[in-house]
Amino acid sequence: MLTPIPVTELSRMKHQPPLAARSEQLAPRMQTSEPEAFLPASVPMNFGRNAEIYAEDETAGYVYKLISGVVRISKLLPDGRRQISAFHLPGDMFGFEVGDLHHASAEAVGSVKVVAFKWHSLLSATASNDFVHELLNRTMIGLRQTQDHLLLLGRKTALERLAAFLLELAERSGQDSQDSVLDLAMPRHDIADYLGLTLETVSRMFAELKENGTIRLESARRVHMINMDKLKAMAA
Amino acid sequence: MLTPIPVTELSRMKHQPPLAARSEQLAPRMQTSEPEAFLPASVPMNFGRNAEIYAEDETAGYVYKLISGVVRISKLLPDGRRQISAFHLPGDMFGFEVGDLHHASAEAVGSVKVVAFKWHSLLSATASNDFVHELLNRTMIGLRQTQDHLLLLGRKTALERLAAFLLELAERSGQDSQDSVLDLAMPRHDIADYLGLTLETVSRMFAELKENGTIRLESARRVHMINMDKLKAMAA
DNA sequence: CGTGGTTTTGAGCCCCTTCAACCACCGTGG
DNA sequence: CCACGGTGGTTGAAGGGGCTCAAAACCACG
Repeated sequence: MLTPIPVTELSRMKHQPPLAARSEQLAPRMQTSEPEAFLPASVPMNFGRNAEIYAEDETAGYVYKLISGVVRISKLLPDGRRQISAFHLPGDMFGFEVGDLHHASAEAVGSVKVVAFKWHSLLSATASNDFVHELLNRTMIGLRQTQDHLLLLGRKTALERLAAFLLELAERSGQDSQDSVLDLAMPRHDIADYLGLTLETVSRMFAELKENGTIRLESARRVHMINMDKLKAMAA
Repeated sequence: MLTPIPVTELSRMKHQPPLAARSEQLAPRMQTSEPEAFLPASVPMNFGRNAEIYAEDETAGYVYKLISGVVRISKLLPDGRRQISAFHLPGDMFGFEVGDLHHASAEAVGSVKVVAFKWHSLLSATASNDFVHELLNRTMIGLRQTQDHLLLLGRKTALERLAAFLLELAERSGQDSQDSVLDLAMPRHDIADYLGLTLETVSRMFAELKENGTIRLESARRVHMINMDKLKAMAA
């Protein structure tokens, strides 16, 4: 089991956001046989809302395992258009790259706790073959999810996209029963940039789902999934 | 950062003489003894135009290395809408999946030669660590390309998409000099399903690039790249 | 030459965007 | 206690980029 390591010099890295000062608590303990169980130096880190964990084209030195909160991975065009390629939930790993530069940026959607691992030590000659298999497996799962997202962006309508998004979140956060409640960590603008839409369209599609009777909005961020089967049918 | 693994024995394998499509016989003996050390059964196969190499949801038993021709990887929605997630060129490997089912289908765009490897034998306990690294590297490269494609599908205009597509093909087939000629293996409909457009829009964008003076169409499938820098500027 | 598949071009329309106004919520401070 | 500003969300009106439907042109191959 991983022993929580006190915040070290890494915590003074340039990306540590100012408001991380109030969150000096230790990372929660983990109860798994996951990769970090046999890995070298791990460093808990905290990030505040919208804090940058790493930037596109920045040198990639660390791999991150998300403990709590939500992280968005995004790319920007020169004129500011943004595409979010993934939202990461607790348990996900991110930040490993081919080559030595990050190919997209990672930002905290809300408050985020991660554990950072030195990347090159993970794949050193002494590293376990099991870990490479684990990493391959996670990468292949990520590739599969990204290919699904290609189909969504290339071929689905706005309503289908939002329905698929809500179902994806519900499934990933373990809420797949009827009438479950879904708490959205991210604002409409992030949802829009994930679904390849504008935030206004996202808002209108929420309204349409509401009128359809498939969801109920307790607040903008709190969604009741009333008719999961109908949602699935609408996700195409 | 994953250092690029030098091309392994797998990549050096000579392509076998053509056999009948979907041949069940074993490959002839290799000239070197290394390949069979960790690549037991390799089978050369040929496919004709639009032939299915494997289908979505089919049991995944083989990994394929493309020798010649172009392969498209695609997913279908129930109503027939199609998204092509990748075109594979000679040298590419495809067909490895997490889980035991193919998550997308693979079809030959034109005439195709591949070598098929039994999947399970590649990742067995006795399999070379180098091969797992190579596979991880290829998967991560594929993930990076797919994330780039998300940005294209989610945020780029039709003209930007076609410009980016032509540049991608030119780069991948090694034609990055000025006034190079690009032979498109795929019809407009495939380009459209790759770029998330209709074939009519693709045709119109070709016309627009022609009028821009960035390309010249010797025929519908043969593109002269006249102004590569302008193309790059247009790809956003 | 026909013939079928592919590509181009045209005309009208629609889904989503753009632009804009308004509202809801919330922590802060007078 | 309420005014205040700021962030985030909703709603409306109008426009446009790409789609749909349609037809013609092109092209390889019998």
